[in-house]
Amino acid sequence: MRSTPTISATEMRGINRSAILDIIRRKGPIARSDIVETLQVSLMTVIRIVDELIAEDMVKDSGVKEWTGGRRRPLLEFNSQGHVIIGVDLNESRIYGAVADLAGNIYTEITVPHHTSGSESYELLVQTIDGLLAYAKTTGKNILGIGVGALGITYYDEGVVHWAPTIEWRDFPLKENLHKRFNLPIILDNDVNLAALGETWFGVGQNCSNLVLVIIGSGIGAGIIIDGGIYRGSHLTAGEIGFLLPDRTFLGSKRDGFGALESQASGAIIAEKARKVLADRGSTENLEEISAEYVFDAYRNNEEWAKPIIEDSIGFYSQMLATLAVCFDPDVIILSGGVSKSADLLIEPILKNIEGVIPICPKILVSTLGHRATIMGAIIETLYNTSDFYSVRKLS
Amino acid sequence: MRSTPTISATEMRGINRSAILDIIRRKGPIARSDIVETLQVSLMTVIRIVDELIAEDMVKDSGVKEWTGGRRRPLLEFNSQGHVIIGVDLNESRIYGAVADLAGNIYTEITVPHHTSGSESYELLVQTIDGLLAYAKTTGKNILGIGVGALGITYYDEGVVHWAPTIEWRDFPLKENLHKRFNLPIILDNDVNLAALGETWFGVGQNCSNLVLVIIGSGIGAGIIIDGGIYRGSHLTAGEIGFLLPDRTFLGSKRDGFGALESQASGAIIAEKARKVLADRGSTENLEEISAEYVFDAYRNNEEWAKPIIEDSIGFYSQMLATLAVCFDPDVIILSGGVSKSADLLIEPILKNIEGVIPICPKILVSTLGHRATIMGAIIETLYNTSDFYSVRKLS
DNA sequence: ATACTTATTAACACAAAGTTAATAAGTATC
DNA sequence: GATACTTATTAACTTTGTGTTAATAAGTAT
Repeated sequence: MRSTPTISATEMRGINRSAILDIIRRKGPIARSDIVETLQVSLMTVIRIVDELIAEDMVKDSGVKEWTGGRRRPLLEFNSQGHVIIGVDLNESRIYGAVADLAGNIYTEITVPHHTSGSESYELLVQTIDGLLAYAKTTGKNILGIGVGALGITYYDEGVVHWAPTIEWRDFPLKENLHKRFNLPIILDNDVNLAALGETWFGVGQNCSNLVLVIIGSGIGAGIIIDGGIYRGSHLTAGEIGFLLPDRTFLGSKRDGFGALESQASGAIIAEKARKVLADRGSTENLEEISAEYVFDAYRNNEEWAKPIIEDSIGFYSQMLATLAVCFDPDVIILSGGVSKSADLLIEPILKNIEGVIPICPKILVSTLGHRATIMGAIIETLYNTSDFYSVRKLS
Repeated sequence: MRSTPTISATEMRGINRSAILDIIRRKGPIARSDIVETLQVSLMTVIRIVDELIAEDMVKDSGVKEWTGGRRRPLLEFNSQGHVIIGVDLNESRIYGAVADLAGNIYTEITVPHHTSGSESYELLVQTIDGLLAYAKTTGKNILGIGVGALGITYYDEGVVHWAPTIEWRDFPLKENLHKRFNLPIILDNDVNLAALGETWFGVGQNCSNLVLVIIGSGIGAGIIIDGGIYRGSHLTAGEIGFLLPDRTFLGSKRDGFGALESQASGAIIAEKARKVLADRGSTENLEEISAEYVFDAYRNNEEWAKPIIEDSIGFYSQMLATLAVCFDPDVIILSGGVSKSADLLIEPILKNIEGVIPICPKILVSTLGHRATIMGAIIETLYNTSDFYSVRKLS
């Protein structure tokens, strides 16, 4: 077990600095004396640290002043527009990249289809970043860093993509390579983890300490936030819920790549099931183009053939969410990924299925950030990476 | 989301103090200069804090000196025998209490059968503590506090047993009552949580940051340790894995009290299934006395009737452990409770069932502390409660 | 203009960590 | 047994950072 570190006066200041910056970012515009009350810290400390943050361009005077009976107090705010980051979400089917500021405003975005693998994928990634970087420079703002959310198993701290079967990367030192190429701070993490962090800061998970973000798309995965931070597990595989077992018949049968649950209920499987059913019925449609969304639409229109497919899936999702609720007891479970577009058809029946069956039913919400969530998470991680942030907990 | 607090020099000292005490407890006997290297802190700070800890009787000179080429260095050790705590595990069938020191040595223990409820249960608890306290006083050691691990849902911070159906307690302010009665620091927590913490410090989970302790007895529950601390979830129900759903047929059927999984595979259910089978076969045995252990023994002796019952249970347990592994990716999963006595029959088939089916298979170990685990956890929590302990994490 | 309230600044006190040089307590060697 | 060498401990002082208090500044209401 890792031991808690000792700290010196300098780290003490780092801790206080990050606490104050955090408050300004979340509660701003806010007055200095308001921070004093919120954080139980002396005014001088707030003033000194705020001065430093202003000098570093992380905080600025909002221009607005507030009156509470005496001299007016200027309100401070997080200087979210003073810096930009480049965020990239690397997927098996596309590369989505954006230039965003620290408030999550997106200045430009690109989506590039991605059907290659190996070094070609890397080249495509570099080209995408090149483009974004060129744009970022035109804004004249300070470029804080590049954050990449990658598919597969990523070794976050080493900056290595350990194993991404779909693009055939194995132990690829992405962080090092990108750093050499662009000479900017790089962060690399799993796409689902970043998305969960993104929702915590900018999406429907704001003000939640514990949440789970479930992505149902071509596969099924979850990003887990505990106490406001990404929980990765001891071997960085926490949240690989595509591998949950829907029942005991799945025991003992080894599978490579895909997990048991995602082999039954992913978006890709829903589409595949539909193709089979429609082919059996001699449909004349262009079966290749059928997607999960198409099946949900059919269900919405009461087409009989879609009913068993969707109802089956709802069963799998109900069980999956019950599992997550029982294990993590989060404030909220967020649905994301392609299938969540049809959440209107899912949430009510799921709740009906699990209410009363488990002790506490968390809120189930739909992602508001969608595919941008990963980029939003990259913003936060880049911020953590750029200046020091601490979390202090009194044990009990 | 709770914000990280600001700290002053006093808290800085508290943080460093707890880091140093922690190292001495875990690595002791240890020399001052060794602490300097382990913790990256200056020698003077170590000397000053150690002096304070010695004055407080938390640390003592071991008497042993070490020679590394110059003046000999005295080795320090945690003064685990200078204080005792009273730990009690309140169960639906018994009250188990012990007087133990901070190293986990048990000086005396009592087990009291417990078949009452309501205020009688409370009286029995008070009597048990009375007895332990009398003994504790005879040791002449400092009594640090009383730690109670209670069944049901407990509001740890308020010290209230929210809902314990088997003994009919609802929102019972146990901590307050005990404090009034005994005038000692009281800690109250869920029995499973404390057991998990106990295994982390004194049992097979030593040096694990993330672990799950599963208790299979009259019910099924789990205690979750994340980053060395108890994870309770947002509504204090994390780890209530007795409510996991073995398959989708359990959806939609409300249950009160017992969960779906524990209604299929708890120790009590194993015994009940056996009673039924044996009654059907016209057995002359005293069916009332049959326990899960009896069924496992029969299985070990190749008695045919026991086979389907045990094999079924193994299936449920395999699925449950796979779920925990996928969700939490812990260093280790620890089996505890009555059924774990038969772990020799369980672990291998379980591993066979889940290896290759999930991405990473954690170690599965059997509790070494057994029913004492809860008391051991109470030691640590009492320690946390008595002097301040902090955990500092640099975010990334 | 005056009184009142609140914000800001400056000077100083306090807490705790870090540094450096002097001193102490050993062992090994001659 | 004296001397050299190594490491531990102590004491004095420096540095970093927070906390407090009194003086000053900037407003509004009367």
